[in-house]
Amino acid sequence: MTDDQSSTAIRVLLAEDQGMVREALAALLGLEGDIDVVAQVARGDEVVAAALAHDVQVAVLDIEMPGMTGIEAAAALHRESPQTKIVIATTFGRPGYLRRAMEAGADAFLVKDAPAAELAEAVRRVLRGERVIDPVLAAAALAEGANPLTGRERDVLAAASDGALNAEIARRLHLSEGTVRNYLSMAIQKTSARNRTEAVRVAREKGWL
Amino acid sequence: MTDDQSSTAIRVLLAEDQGMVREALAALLGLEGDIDVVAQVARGDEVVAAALAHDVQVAVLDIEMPGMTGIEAAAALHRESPQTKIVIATTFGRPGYLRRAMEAGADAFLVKDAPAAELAEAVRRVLRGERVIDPVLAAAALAEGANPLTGRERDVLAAASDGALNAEIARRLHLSEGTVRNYLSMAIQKTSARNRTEAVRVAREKGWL
DNA sequence: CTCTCGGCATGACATCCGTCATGCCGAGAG
DNA sequence: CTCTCGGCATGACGGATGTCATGCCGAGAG
Repeated sequence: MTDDQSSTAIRVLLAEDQGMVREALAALLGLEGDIDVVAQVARGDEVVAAALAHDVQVAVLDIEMPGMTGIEAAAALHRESPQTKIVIATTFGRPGYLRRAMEAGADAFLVKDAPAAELAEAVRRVLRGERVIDPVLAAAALAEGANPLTGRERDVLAAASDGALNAEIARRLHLSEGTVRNYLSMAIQKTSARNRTEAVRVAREKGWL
Repeated sequence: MTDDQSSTAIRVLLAEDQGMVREALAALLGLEGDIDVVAQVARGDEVVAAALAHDVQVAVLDIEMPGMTGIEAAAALHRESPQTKIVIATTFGRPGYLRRAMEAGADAFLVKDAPAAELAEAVRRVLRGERVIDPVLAAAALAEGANPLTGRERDVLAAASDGALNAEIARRLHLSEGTVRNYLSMAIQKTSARNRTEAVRVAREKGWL
């Protein structure tokens, strides 16, 4: 943002949809003498263009954003600019999110519960080529194993999450109602839930949905 | 935090459970020459004690926190220290939240989607005795009317929100299963939903739950 | 070639959910 | 006193949900 930083400062992009939080994080990082927030975006689908336009070295991405999730934006950025380091900073430390983020090319995964100092430190460490992950969360991700839901099971479970009736889900996804019931039944079993509502909750907590 | 501020700076407390966000907001407010963040807490139930211990003039409270919600903390603080101004800064601009916050004694209600500058400005304005509310949100709160759910309907709907079976809810709340079904049926009708899942979603969006 | 897997479907059936009718009780207001 | 409201309950019943059996198809691996 400011041009009076040292030319060796790390050029950082911040992607976070809540304006107040994003600007506060930019202010916080701005206090670091070696970090320069050169771009801020509020939508996932603006990440790549902004990163390229500002010659960004480290992108700090929230996950839940409009336009594209932070994980999707990470994958896109990794494809377009493989040398750009990616830090995911998210509200929920869900194991499935961690797994997907790392698969998408992220170099660090932070939870917003952590002290603010960890964000600046992660920015410096990823630039040095390090990986930054909470060991407890890493263990949970490894213990959970891969997401057991097939693509279609996920689609149907996601469609059911807001209270949609089977008949409506069937219409929406161009399936028969019986097929919807089958997919939901499988999703309920794979999440060890008792019904769809519980299955949604479990899948979300694990970052499977 | 720092003691080298002018003695006329506004003494502010920040309550926010996410460490990174809280410290970033403190850093942001710390850049204002007339604002001094003298206390930070991560739990709603720590608000009152910290506000009194630090002679706080303005308390900035998130809503969703462990130990006590920001709205409950606002009510408690308003009772213990009526001259302390209260700013609610929340992720979701739910009409029911606004209503409840103002009833609890809040002087301002901000949504985190807003630009960061609005937070410092709200702090200054409430200290001058002003009320700060987004007019669109205020209109929505007035249009929604009061929460139509009775206390028991709310209890039962909340208990149903994570997928609990009626039999389990009945056990948990010491009711008969038929009564649970009745309360849920009423909640479903009052929220104009088609089933419990939708009723939960609607009630949450309106801040009724 | 066979086997596995994901996607899709039909059909049967038990259980759960949601609605409605009905009614009792206590508290508070008029 | 009556009326209203919230809390609670029983009972009947139709519809939605969830489970399971079964089977077809295409794609990919061995």
